Amino acid sequence: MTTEPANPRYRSERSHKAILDAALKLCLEQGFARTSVDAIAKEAGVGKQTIYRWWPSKAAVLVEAIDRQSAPSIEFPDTGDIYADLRDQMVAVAKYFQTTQSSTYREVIGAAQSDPAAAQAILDTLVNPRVQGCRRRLERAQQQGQIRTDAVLDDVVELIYAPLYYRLLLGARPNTPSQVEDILNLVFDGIRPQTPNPPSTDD
Amino acid sequence: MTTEPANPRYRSERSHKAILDAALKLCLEQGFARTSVDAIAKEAGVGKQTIYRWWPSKAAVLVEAIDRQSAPSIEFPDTGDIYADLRDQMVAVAKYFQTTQSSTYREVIGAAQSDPAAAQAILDTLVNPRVQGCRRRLERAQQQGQIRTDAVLDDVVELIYAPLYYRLLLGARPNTPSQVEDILNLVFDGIRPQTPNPPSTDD
Amino acid sequence: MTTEPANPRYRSERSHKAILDAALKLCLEQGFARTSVDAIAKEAGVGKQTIYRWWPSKAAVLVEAIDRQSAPSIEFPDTGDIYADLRDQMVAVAKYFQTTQSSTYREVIGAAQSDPAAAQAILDTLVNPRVQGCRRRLERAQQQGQIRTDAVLDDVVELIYAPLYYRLLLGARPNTPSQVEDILNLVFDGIRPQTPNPPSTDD
Amino acid sequence: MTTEPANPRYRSERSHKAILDAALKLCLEQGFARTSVDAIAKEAGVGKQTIYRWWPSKAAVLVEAIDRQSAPSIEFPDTGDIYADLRDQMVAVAKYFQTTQSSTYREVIGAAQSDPAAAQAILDTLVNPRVQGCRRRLERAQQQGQIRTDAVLDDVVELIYAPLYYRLLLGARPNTPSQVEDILNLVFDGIRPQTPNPPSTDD
DNA sequence: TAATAATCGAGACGGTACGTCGTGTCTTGCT
DNA sequence: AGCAAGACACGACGTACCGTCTCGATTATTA
Repeated sequence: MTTEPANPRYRSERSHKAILDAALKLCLEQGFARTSVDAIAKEAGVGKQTIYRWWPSKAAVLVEAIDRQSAPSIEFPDTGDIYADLRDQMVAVAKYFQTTQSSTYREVIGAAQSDPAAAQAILDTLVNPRVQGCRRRLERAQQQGQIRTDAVLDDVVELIYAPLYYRLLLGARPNTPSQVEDILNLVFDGIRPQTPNPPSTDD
Repeated sequence: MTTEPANPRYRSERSHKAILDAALKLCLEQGFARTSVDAIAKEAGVGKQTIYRWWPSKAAVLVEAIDRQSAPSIEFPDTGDIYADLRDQMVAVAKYFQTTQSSTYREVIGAAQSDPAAAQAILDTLVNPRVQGCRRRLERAQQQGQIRTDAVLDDVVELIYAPLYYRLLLGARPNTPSQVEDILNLVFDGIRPQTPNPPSTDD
Repeated sequence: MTTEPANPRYRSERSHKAILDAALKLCLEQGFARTSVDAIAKEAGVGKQTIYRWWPSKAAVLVEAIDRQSAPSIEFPDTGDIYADLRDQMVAVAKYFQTTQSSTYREVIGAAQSDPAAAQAILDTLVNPRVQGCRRRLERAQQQGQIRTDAVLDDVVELIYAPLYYRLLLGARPNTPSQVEDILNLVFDGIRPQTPNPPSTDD
Repeated sequence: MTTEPANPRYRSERSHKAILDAALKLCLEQGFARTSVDAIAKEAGVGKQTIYRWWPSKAAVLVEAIDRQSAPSIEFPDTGDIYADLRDQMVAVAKYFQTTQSSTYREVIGAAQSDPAAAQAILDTLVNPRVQGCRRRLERAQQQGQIRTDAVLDDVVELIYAPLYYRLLLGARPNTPSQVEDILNLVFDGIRPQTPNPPSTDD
C-alpha cells in the first residue's frame, strides 16, 4: 500500500482493518472534517499512536480505506464498443459521485490541497490506476479504428474524467447520467460545425 | 462580497482592506491551511471580532480577497475568432494556475469541500461570473456559425474549463500552454475518426 | 500570588476560583499524581489553556490552592511562654500532616523535587511565611531571655520544623502529638548529660 | 533489593547490572523525571519487559541502584567521641546532598510521595539501615554516659537527620558543613538558657 | 467644549483536536 | 526457551485555533 512505511515489522491485522472501517464509518456519519483522529482511534478500539505509526495523516488513512472499498470495481469494461464502454463507466462514476459515500472522497481531495503527501497518495492509489485502465481501453479502441489515430490518449482520458471531477469539486451542477452522455457526445464529435464542404457527413 | 453588511461605517473601510491584504499575504507566504484567523487579525492590526463580523469563515475572506485581486481580468476576449479567443483565455488561466498565488485559490476550493457556504461563495463570486463570460462568448460564436448549433453551451463551457481544474486539483500533470491547445483541438474536432465517406461504421 | 504572571490584564475571577477549588477537590479524591490538568479543567468548567495561561504547572496551581486554604492559620501564637507556643504550633502542624488533605501538600513537595519553579513557589508561598512567623516569635522569646542568646534562630527554626517534615516525607513514623513534645524537649534541653558539677568534661 | 525474585537465571545477571548502571547514568545526565523506562531499557540494551520483571517501577530500580552505589559508606564511625562521630557523619551526608548525584535520590523521594511501594523501599533499603547504624552508635554513647540517659534515641536520630533532609527536600538553605555543626551544637546543648547557678529561673 | 455613545484593538474565555510521550502488557522472531 | 525489540491500548501532555465574550481606549456625535 502506497501510504504505508517500508518496514511493517509486524502490524496487527485486526487493528489495521478496524481503523479503516472506523474511519469510513465516521466520515460517512459526520463528514471527514468533523472526524478526528481521536474519534477514529476510539471507534476502532485502538490507540492513537497506532494510527500515527502507520499513516502520516487522517487523509492517508482514508485514501487507503476508500481504495480498499472500491478496489473491486477497478476494471474497465471492454465490450468492443468504445462509446458504450466509456458511457457505462462514466455513468458508474457519476452515480458514485452522487452518493453520500463520495463526500468522503471529495473531502479527502479537498484536504489534499494543503497536504502534498496526501495528494500524491490519492494520485497513486485512487486516480492513476483507474486512469490507466481507461487509457488501456482507449488504446485498444484506437487500434481498432474507433478513435482518431492522432488523438493523444492521455489528453482524451482527462477530457473524459475532468468534467466529472469538475462537477464533484466545484458543485455547479450535479453529475447526472444524461449530462454524462451529452459530454461524451461532445468528446466524440467535437464542437466544430459540420464541415460545410460538399462531401459530408453524419447528421 | 456576499456576506457584507449594509453599513460598514466608521473605521471599517481601512480595516476591511487591511484584512483582505493580510489574508492574501499570509496565505502566499505560508499557505491557507497554516494561516489562522488570529494571524490575519494580528497582521491586519485588527480585532478578531472585526473579521467575524463580516465573514463567516477564513475561506470566505479569501474568496473575497481573491476576487478583488483577479477582478480586472474577468472579461472574455472577442476577436471574432472563437478558437483563438478560447485558446488565449485558457492559456491565461493555465498560466495563473501554475503560479504560487493560485495555491491559495486551490486550497480555498479544498476547504470548501467541507464548507458548503464557502463552496457557494466560490461559485457565486469566482467561478460563475467567468463561466458566464465564457458562455456569452460561445453564444456569439454559435450565432456566427463557428460552433455546432446543437451543442449545449453549458456543457461546452465545462468541457473547456474542466481539464484546467482537473489538473489544478488532482495535480496529475501541470497546466502547460501546449497541453491546453491539445485539449482545445480535441474539443473542437472530437475523437471520432474522420468519416469522409458517407457510408461508414468502424469495427 | 507568587506564581502568577506580572500582568493579569484581566482574568475571570470566577474561573480562577473554580480552578483552585477543582484542583483541591480532585487531589483530595484521587491524589495529586492521578489528577490531570484536563480533569481539573473539566471539573472547573474551564479551558485547559486558561490554566496554562496563569500557572506554569499543575503543582503551581496547587501551591496557590493550598495557600488560599491555609492562609487563615498562618499566625504564630504568642502567649508569653515560648515552650507552650512552640508546642501548640508544632502539634497543630503535626495534626495537619496526619490529615488526608496534607497528602496533596506532600505530593506537591514531591513533584517539586523535579520542578525547581514549583520548589521556589512552595518556599515563597507556603514555607517561608510560616518560617518567618516562627522566627519572629523566637526573636521575642530570645529577647525575653527564654532562649540562649547565642542560638542562631534560623537554625532553631529548622531544628523545630525539620522533624515534622522528615516524618511527613520519609514516612518512617507518624506525626503524633506526644512525639512532637519529645522532640521539643530535646530541642530545649539538648542531649548532653546534665553536668551540675562545675569541673567536668568527658574524655 | 526487596522486589527481586528468587531465581535470576540465565543471562539475567549481566542485564540486571546493566539496568542499574543505565538508570543511574541517565538520571545523572537528565534527571529522574526525564528518564523513561524505555530509555533505561534502550541504554541497557535490554527489553522493557526485563525491567518490569524485576522491579515494580522506575523508582524501585533507582532505589536499588542508589543502594548499590552507596553501600560501602554505610557504616557509622566509632572513635569513642560521639560528638565528633556525629559531626563527621553528618558532614559526609551534607556533602553528598550537595552533589549532583543526590538529585536522583532527591527525585526518587519525591516520586515516592505518590508511590507507597517506592516509599517503603526507600525506607527499608536506604534510610532504615543507616538510621539503625546511627542508633546503635548512639546507644553505645549513651551507655558511656556521653548522652543523657533519658533521651529517647529514636527521637535523637531523627533530630540529627531531619535538618539534612529538610534542606535537601525543601531547598531553603544549602547543606553546608558549618551549618551542620551549628545544628549539632544545638542538639547537644539545647536552646534553653544556661542555668549554671543553682538558684535561678527565667523571668 | 464636554458628555455620551459607538466601534474597535486586544486578547481572555470555554472548547476541540492536535501530534507526541510515557506507561505497563503482549507478540514476534532471533539466538 | 529466554530475551531484545518493539507494537499495542491507554491516557496525559502542552499547543494551536476556533468562535464568542469582555475590557478599555479612541472616535464621532450629540448636548
